[in-house]
This record gives sequence, C-alpha cells and structure tokens, in this order.
Amino acid sequence: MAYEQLELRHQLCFRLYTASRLITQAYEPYLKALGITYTQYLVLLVLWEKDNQPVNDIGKKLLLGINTTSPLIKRMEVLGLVARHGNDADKRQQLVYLTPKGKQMKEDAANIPNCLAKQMLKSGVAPEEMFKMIPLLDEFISKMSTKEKQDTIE
Amino acid sequence: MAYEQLELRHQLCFRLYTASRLITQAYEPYLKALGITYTQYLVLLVLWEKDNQPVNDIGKKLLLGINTTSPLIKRMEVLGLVARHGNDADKRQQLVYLTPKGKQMKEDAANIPNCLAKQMLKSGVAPEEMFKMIPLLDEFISKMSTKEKQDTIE
DNA sequence: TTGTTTTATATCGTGCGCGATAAAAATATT
DNA sequence: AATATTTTTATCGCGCACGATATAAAACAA
Repeated sequence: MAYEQLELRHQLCFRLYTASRLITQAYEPYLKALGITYTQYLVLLVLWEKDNQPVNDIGKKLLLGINTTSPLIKRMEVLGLVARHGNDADKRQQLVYLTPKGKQMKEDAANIPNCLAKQMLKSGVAPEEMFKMIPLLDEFISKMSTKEKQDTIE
Repeated sequence: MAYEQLELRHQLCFRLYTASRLITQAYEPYLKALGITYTQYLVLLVLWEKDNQPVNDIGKKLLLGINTTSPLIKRMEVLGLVARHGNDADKRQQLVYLTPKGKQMKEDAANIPNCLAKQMLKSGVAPEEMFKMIPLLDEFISKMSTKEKQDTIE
C-alpha cells in the first residue's frame, strides 16, 4: 500500500490529541463537583501559585492567547472565583486576583491529583511509565513553543 | 509550600494538553492550504484507509462521540469532501464515502507527514526522542480508553 | 514633541468536544 | 407476537482555542 505515512497508526499527533482528551475526561468528574472546567482549573493552578497577575501573564503560562484567556477569566468572574482591577502602573493591564471563594477552592482541589493517580492505577496505567513521558513532553513543548511561526511551507 | 501537588509543573495533564495543541498548530498551515481543519484531516485519514464507513465507525477510530462526528461529517459534506447514503442492510446507519475531491486530496496531503517531520527537526526536536513517546502514549491510551467510566468519586 | 511601533486587552466568528436529550431501527427478552 | 433494551444517528447548548480585527496605553524613534 502506498501513502503509508498517512495511516492513523503512524501519527504522533493523533496520539497526543487522544491522550490529552482522555486525561482531561478523567479530571472531569472531580472538576464537575467543584463546578469548574479543566481550563478554569488550570487558571486556578496559576493563581494559587501567584495571586494578582495580568490576564496575559496567566495566558502565557498556559500557552494560551489573550483571545482565549480574556473570555475565560470573564466566565470565572461570573462564577465568583476571581475578580480584576486596573493597574495604576500600567493602565492597559487588568490584574486578576482570587476571591475568597477562589482561594477556598484550593483546599477542595488539593486531593484531585491524588484521585487522578489512583484512578490511573486502577485503570492499569503504570506510574513509572507515565513519568518517562514527562521529560519527553517537556523537551517537545520547549522546542515547539518558540514564538516565531514558520512563514514558509516547503 | 503546601499543596505542592497542585503546582502546574507537576501536571502530566497540562503537558499532554499543551503538546497536543502545539503539534496541531504545527499542522495548521499545511491543512489550511488544503482548506481543512485538523479534525477533518483525521476523518480523511480514516476514510483513505477504508472508504464507505458508518458515521460512528469513523468516530470510534478517532475516539470521538457521535455528537462530535455527526456535525463534523456534515461540515465535510458542505466542503464537498465526503457524501453519505443510507445502508439498506441497516437503515439506522449512514455510510460515509469520499467524493472525487476527497480522494484527490490524499495526494495533496501525502507530503504533510514529511513536512511536519522536517519542521520538528528544524525546531530542534530529536525524532528518536519522539519515537520513545509512542509506546508510552499507546499504553496510556489503551488503558484509559476503556468504555466504562467510573461512577464513584473517592 | 510628534509620529511610529509595540503591548495589553477585548470582541467576533468558526469549529470543535462533549453532556444531555430525542427518535428511529435493530436486537433481545418474555 | 408483544415488549423491552440496545444501537445508530441527530440536534442543542456551552466552553473552549484560535484567526482576525479593533482600541487604548505604553515604549520607542525621529
């Protein structure tokens, strides 16, 4: 058969896409209990580490554009998890900070990583195999996330 | 610091999510030239391997639900890439098949995997490192994609 | 200072993913 | 045969991701 390179089983991209969706789905029940989505959970992770950040700083840490981050934060404002205020030092910026509800949720979320680990074990996933993926993914992400996009298609 | 498990740098999930988005973004310029999206490309990969399949068979191979697959195929019908017809043997099914345009696109797409490989090389990604990910991802996907979802949250 | 460029934010439109729901056809059960 | 269950498809609503576009503020240049 010709075009072997086009077979699904040869696609790294499809594997990453599928693995990403599967693990996000695994988080879903735990996040649903908190009333948040996976992406909102990521924003909370960032803010729990450092409160009061500009919208775009949060986006950059998640490798998301402002066009994703801005409406995302807005939905989280409606949920009462965060709020924002202007920055006098730079009037373009909106500083996002956690509300008491957003801070409280950290304690409710503290067990989620452990729950996920347990669930993966239960599904038969060996943790040491998953740990092997981490440096490979980090290498890939670091190399692929350089800002300059190719402008030539060869 | 408490809650160390909640730090972004400890999250496998975030890495998979980011890596998936980055590689999909890398495909984008090549797919844009063909006028299709990444998910539509996946459907074409499936149909190029085996034409004339029920909607859900395509979805199952991509681990996508019928609620994703059905409108996806519909958009591809509008683009003139596929068409569908009822199955007399099972009147519930809609068999999806490639139009001449959809078949032709296989030749146009044949070079995409090679382009991606080149681009990753150019970005400094070592292919042998990426190959190491494949069995790990396959193991993860196979274990995590069992249909029965947990109904208990511990 | 004035003009240009860059940066930070926001909005709009489109295409996913997926939970929820519905309807029709096939299959299994009684 | 009649009923119940499962399977296949479809639709709706919502929240992303992201390209394109717009605006205001800051930084830079002439």
